[in-house]
Amino acid sequence: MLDAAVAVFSRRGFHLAAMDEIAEAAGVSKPMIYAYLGAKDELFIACIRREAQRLMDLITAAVPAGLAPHEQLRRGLLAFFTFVAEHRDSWIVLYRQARVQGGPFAGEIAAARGRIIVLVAGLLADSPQKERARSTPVAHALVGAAEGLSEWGLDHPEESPEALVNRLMKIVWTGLAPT
Amino acid sequence: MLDAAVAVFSRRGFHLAAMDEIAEAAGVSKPMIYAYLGAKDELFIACIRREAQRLMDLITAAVPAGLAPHEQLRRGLLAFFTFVAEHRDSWIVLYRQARVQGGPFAGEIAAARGRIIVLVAGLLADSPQKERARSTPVAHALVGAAEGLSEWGLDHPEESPEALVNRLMKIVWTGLAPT
DNA sequence: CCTGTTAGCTACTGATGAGTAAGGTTACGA
DNA sequence: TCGTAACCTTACTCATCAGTAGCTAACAGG
Repeated sequence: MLDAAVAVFSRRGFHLAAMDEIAEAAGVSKPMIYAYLGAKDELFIACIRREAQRLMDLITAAVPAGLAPHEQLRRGLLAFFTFVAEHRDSWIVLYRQARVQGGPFAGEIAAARGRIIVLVAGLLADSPQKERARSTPVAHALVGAAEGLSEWGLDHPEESPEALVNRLMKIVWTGLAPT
Repeated sequence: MLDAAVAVFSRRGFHLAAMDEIAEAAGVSKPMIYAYLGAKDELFIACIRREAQRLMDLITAAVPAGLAPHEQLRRGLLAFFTFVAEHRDSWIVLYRQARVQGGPFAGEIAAARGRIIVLVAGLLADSPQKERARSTPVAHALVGAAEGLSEWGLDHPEESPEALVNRLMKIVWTGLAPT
């Protein structure tokens, strides 16, 4: 049922997604959605929460403490790109649909993204040359780069998550400067 | 008049922006908007077109041919961060509001973003070690990183565009690896 | 076989907002 | 002073959903 909602929200966006359409996609009737999951806002927030949590859990699990910074980074990115590849709809809802301002969800999605940023900033702070506060803007850039590259990845399904990780590691770890 | 529309779209998003509110913000009445700029869709597209073109022009002008790649990159980024700082509303419309899928604007904004990506990819291709095709995913990551960092910059107005450029150049040009 | 209860559906209501029709007002020429 | 034309506004219509009321069916227990 939530899956159907995510699929429809992904295709249409929040405002253009009609509750009737979600109900139909889920194979039930509209009042059922209201009975089980509440109003449209709550439904959308429930979708965001679940998908964001899923992504967060995957990344957290992929990054055990004690590894070298660049190895942690690599594994976290791999978890991220894998998520995007396997849950296209979820990703589109989180990245493109939920960020619109003015709704009651702006806060929700900002918080979810914020948690990821904090996680990444924490990772980078373990890296010897950076403290946590200094690493926050770096985390923003890094997360943005991953998002941007995943956007390209959506149009290139033949590119494996591993390959995407390699590309991104090359850029942000090694740098683009000619050697 | 377009300025008022951009301000309202930025605050509310496309669907929650009422034509009445835009009219009021512009200091005219609703039918005037329709007379001069057409329906809501066309109005929004007009906003996107103008702001995207503005950004594109700024970046293009900031990147003269013949400079060293990293200098071109630096100047392009500076133009970008300056735009975001000076035209907050425009940027929010382009980045957060227009990307929602399903509307008639998805194509418009994707095209605008695509042009920037092509421009950046072209820049990178001038860089000795990369060809144009290979540089497209890099351009995606780079543009994403700039977007992500500008997001952080919106919450830190004390950070100058120059400072943002320095941060980003450090990451993508030098790389994060400990030296 | 009858009755109460759960579960779900069809069909409605009400609000919101895009787009417009018809009426007012000012400026200006005769 | 009157006519008229450009311009702008108020006040409406109509469509689209979010959310709900009330009906129907199935089924369990007696």
